[in-house]
Amino acid sequence: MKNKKVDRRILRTQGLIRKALIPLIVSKGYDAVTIQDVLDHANVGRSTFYAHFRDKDDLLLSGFDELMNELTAHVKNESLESQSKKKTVFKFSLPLLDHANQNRLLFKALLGNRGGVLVQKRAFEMVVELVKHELQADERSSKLSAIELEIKSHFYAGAFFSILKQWLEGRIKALPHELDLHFQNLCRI
Amino acid sequence: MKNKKVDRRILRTQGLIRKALIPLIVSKGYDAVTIQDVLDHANVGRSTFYAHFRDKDDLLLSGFDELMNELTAHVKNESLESQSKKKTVFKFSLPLLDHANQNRLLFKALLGNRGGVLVQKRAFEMVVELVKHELQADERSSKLSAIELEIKSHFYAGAFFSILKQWLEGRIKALPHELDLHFQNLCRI
DNA sequence: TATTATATCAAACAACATGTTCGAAATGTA
DNA sequence: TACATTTCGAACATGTTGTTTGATATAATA
Repeated sequence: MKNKKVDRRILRTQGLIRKALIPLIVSKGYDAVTIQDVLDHANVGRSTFYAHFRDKDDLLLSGFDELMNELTAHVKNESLESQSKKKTVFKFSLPLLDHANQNRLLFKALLGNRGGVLVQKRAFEMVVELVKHELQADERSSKLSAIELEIKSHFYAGAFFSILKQWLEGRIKALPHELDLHFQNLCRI
Repeated sequence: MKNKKVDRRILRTQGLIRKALIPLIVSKGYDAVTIQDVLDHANVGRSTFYAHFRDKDDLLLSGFDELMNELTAHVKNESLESQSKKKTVFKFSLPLLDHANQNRLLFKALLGNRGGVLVQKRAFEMVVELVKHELQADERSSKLSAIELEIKSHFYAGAFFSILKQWLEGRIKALPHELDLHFQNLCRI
């Protein structure tokens, strides 16, 4: 499937640009970050940037998709393991919190107050899908109507996302498994 | 307290500018709205704008504060009335949904996908306060630790806000009281 | 290694947005 | 009416965006 070897320069350049973005988001907030900033910190020419990315949002999302793949892989693996242990309500929670904890800086940059709307939206949609998926797998919820499923999944996804953000901002001090426990306890379906 | 009569021109101008903003947010999204757009649609000179507002965010928030005062007044009134009727978990929900329903376009513009991060944050903080307030008034939750209160309030606020947004986007078709019922049912504390 | 392909670069560019300043004109207030 | 204040519009410096150019550097390949 992936036959074509990519020119090493392309990988190098894209890497430089992507890596330059994160610290800038952390320090200035996504909206305030200018393409010029990225250029300066990545030491890359203006025209080179536009050879690879359409604009700032494109850059952000391109890196984000990568991250998402890692994350979902991690979450699904861990979820399988924890399947047998306890009968928690939502299995995605702990692995996701773990992963967020390990990449705290990145997650805080993307999901925190300084992150952009775009990423927030995409990330939240992912959580909604995770919740929805587990609800459908659950026998108790299997007889939900479409609208009830919609409401329920957004309810729990919103709740989780909200807690996650507060936690990343440092306003909730807890270890991943502690926060997970709190979340699961509040989710008595 | 409010002795000084405000120059009619000021009220007129600020009104024109504020009113011009909302439809622009609806059509382009807040981030894409330019001050020049506002100037054109409000038929107001550039220097006049800066005589009243520091920048775009300032304009947005100035209108928002107004809205919030109305809203909280409405919510608190209605909450008192519904106090006796049923023992719902959260009393703020129905009045807030009602108010949002009556000003649907405005709410959708501010809280929806096209709204800005700033307003979202402020609005969400308001919901958090409402939830926290009711939790503290509830005898069952009175013995919560600070951190538990923090988690719990963000849990339910996030859940509510999430549903509210989906509802405003039209992806959940329901009347205010129906959505409220769904929310209350999911909130079995 | 030599050749070929293509990625990068710097520089310049037009288009646009921002925020400030100015005096003249319009409009409210008393 | 006379005065005070607001508005206007035009110009301005500054900064960002996205495109184009031909020269240069570097990777892939034979």
